[in-house]
Amino acid sequence: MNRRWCRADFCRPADELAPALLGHLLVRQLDDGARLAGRIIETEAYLGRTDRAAHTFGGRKTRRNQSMYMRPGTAYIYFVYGMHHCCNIVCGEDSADRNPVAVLLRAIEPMAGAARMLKNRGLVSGDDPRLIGSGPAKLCRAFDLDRSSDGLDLTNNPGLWVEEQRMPLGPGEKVARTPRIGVDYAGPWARRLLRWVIRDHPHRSK
DNA sequence: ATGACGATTTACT
DNA sequence: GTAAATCGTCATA
Repeated sequence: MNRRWCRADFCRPADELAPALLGHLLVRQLDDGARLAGRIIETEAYLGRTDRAAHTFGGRKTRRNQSMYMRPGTAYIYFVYGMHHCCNIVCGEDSADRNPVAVLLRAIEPMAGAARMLKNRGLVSGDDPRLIGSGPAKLCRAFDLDRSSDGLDLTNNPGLWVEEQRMPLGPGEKVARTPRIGVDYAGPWARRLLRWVIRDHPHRSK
């Protein structure tokens, strides 16, 4: 088994962690024994107080986003559009008055437990596996992540963590950088290049 | 107490 | 390409 990411791995700026996560493994151990794993294909950085697209813009601290103010390595999982969840990893400085920043996980490629992920997604064997994790809400459903997992410490819990990969990017795999998705309301911040994706990967979001 | 809206997905024309 | 689904959250009052 490969190394589990620790606190220090998450203690860096969001626009540094987001590309660094690509190719590494998000692992989920369910209560019933099922083990799920997905290779991280696509991420976005949310830069905190100054970032108009971030839930913590202007230093807002609400019931929903309180996990953003917890230690680097905390999962920030929120409910949106009345039916979907999205999963972030809190990062940045490990201090009391830290800027509340995080990385949104936008796509994974199933690497273990694909059959179970299909089931979690309401799909059936034979459906295109690219439907499993090619979007932030899709991957949450595949991994059975909802608000009950909000605030989890990824460095110290039995159900969810990031696993180091020796060669996160294969030969020939390139990283592309683009504006973030679905934040058109954020003015100039919507145009910042804060989304990273393994170029042309079949499991990227659409 | 109220109303507008969303870091999306899916189905449909 | 467009639109519906669907409800917790947040700002305002």
